[in-house]
Amino acid sequence: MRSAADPLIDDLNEEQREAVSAPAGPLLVLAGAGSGKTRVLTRRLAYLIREGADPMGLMAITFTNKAAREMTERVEPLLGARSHGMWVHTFHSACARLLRREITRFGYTTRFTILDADDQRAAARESLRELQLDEKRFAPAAVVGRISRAKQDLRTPEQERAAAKDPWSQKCAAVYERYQSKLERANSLDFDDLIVLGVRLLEDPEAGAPYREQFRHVLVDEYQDTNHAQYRLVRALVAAHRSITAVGDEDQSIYRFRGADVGNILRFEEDFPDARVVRLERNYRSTQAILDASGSVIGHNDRRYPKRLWTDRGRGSAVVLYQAADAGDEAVWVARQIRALRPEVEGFGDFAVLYRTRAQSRALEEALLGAGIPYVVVGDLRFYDRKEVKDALAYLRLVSNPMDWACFRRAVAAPRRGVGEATLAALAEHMAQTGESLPSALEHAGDIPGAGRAAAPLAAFAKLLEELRALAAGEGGQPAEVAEVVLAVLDRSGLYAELRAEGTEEARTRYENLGELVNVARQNGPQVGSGLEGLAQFLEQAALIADADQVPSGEGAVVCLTLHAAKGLEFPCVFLTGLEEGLFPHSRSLEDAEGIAEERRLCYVGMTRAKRRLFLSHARQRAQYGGGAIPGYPSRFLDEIDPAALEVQSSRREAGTSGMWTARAGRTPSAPAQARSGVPTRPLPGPDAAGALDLRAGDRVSHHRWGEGVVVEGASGANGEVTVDFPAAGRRVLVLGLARLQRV
DNA sequence: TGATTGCATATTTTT
DNA sequence: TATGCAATCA
Repeated sequence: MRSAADPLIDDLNEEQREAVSAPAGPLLVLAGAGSGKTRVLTRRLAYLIREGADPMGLMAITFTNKAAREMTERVEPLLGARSHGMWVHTFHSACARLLRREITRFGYTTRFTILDADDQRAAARESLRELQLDEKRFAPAAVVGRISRAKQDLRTPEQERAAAKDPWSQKCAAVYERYQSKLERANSLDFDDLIVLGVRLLEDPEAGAPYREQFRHVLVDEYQDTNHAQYRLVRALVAAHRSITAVGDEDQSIYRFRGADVGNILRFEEDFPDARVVRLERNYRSTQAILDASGSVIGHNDRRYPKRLWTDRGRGSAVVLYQAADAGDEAVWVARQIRALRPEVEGFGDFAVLYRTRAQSRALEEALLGAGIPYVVVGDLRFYDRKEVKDALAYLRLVSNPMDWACFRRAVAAPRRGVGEATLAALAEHMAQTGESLPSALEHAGDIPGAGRAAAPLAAFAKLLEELRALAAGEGGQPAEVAEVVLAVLDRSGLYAELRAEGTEEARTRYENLGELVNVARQNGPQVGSGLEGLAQFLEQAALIADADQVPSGEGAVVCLTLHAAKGLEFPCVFLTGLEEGLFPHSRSLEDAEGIAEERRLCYVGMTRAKRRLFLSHARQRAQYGGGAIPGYPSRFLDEIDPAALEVQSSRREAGTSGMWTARAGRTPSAPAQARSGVPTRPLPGPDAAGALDLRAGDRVSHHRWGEGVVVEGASGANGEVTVDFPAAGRRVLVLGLARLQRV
């Protein structure tokens, strides 16, 4: 069948070929880090089309817009115009696209808006207030997380209520209910709703049928990161033709907190018993030294397909471990290394500095700035998250979707126009009582009790909105380009005028940001079209942009980013910082074994971003919020690397003497000797350390954080729970397999 | 109604 | 440290 010279296949290795040219049907590609995953995915798309598949019948799903764009761009040169018509989307944008056509059956209009994280929190906060729940006890962010989790598991408010056992959960279910009806009334969806409704559509016997029929082949990237709702979506999509290519790596599943279930990829062969499985273990990215180090870390996880990555690129330089005095020292060291290595690479863009939490970026920024090294921080403040941009977008969203209460609130107060809290409350109350819609209520705001005083400004505002809407819709003329509408909003809302009047440097920047928004609209104009449809399209794009989509490339600047944002990227030189217990693995994930397994995968992801040089670092002391310093103990992940493979460097400086990070006198706790002297070898016993897995009452043990203590209640086995009295920390219950207790 | 001030509080990761 | 929120005043 295959011709002698086949450009889609010839330059691939044997496993890659097998994956690309597998016949239609269920296929699982276990693609190790750096094994040419994207290449396989794009070639397979091209291959299927070449073998006769209709592009309209191909659906490729990724997690980021960037990945989707990359895929489209890489298929194009292989096939030219023949590739047009494929559906290459993120989960969210694919659903949004389907819903723009079908959402009316769920009671929304086609110009629904998509809420961002802030809007979600605001809606949750309002719901909490209405239910008179204390925001201290019910943090809006936590409640949103809870709601989000329910939706990811496809649970409705009613189901959530029925399943709630404790009072807290019951209250959350009530908030969920209210939150949901609030969104529905505002004709808006949150991120999770996009997927939830996508599933409802595709699983519907009638409404879903045409789509189940249309998509003859479905390709899913990063399958290990799918949550339950996404899994169901995929299952529904492939229900008719059963041709699915799932590509992923269970070792790189890092979105459990977002509902991702590694089980989805691990169960693939149960779901599709006739599945073909291809393993890509040849690595084209890193040196053997880097693969060995990362491989031995991830080897400490179970629940994985055993595999061993290999390369023929040679050993390369040893992985370097730096033991810093504190965060400042660590950052300065990173900057120095970058300076020293600069001649060996093409530009500063060849360096990446990774960290677990965003807060860590500050010290690094200071050091890079001080060293005169250009850098960018990924996800620092998204363009679309800037206040002035959000204000402008609020107007646009309101023009597109007049029922969007959250946007109304925002827009009506930017700039201030004499409509305050009291008026808004009266308006909300009126709408809740009468069930009247927002646009309708605005028409006769003067009659609403409590809102009378603001009648004039409200009427003026309603008139402004109506004018903007008429302009966009092109009533009496041509439908307006999106950029035109944006400009009109900036001019007529007073946003431009307000900033111009202010005259400060900051106002100028904001003014320029708004100008940039016009530019973006102008650039995207051809893609999104004009009129109200084009506007809705434009807003959807803006809402679904993610941090990871904005990683700058080839700009000659060091890239600073979280480990999560680094997934899917590669750099010649990588610094992985803050390898300390409690920070990485993070304390919030220490409670259960699966949490730690996920942190370990995150560590693996970070290490495998490196092509040639990998630098690890930890600090003996790290400043917490607001000044105080706490001792930092080397991460257990460092123990999991063969010490002989590490080149250890240690700061001789005492902790807390580096510039701004100076610790307050007397606050410096005395760390145990091993933490002071560093960790060339294993300073702490691993989870399997002999003797510490079987403890009885009366045994004396030592804990890395709380020092010595006496066992009150014994236990044995890795899952055993012991109760220990620590003079320093009181009585604690610890899981033997996790606590790394040492017998004294 | 809207701006200012002072205090409390938080920090994991994000489509 | 930096941000956001609530109380307070103009």
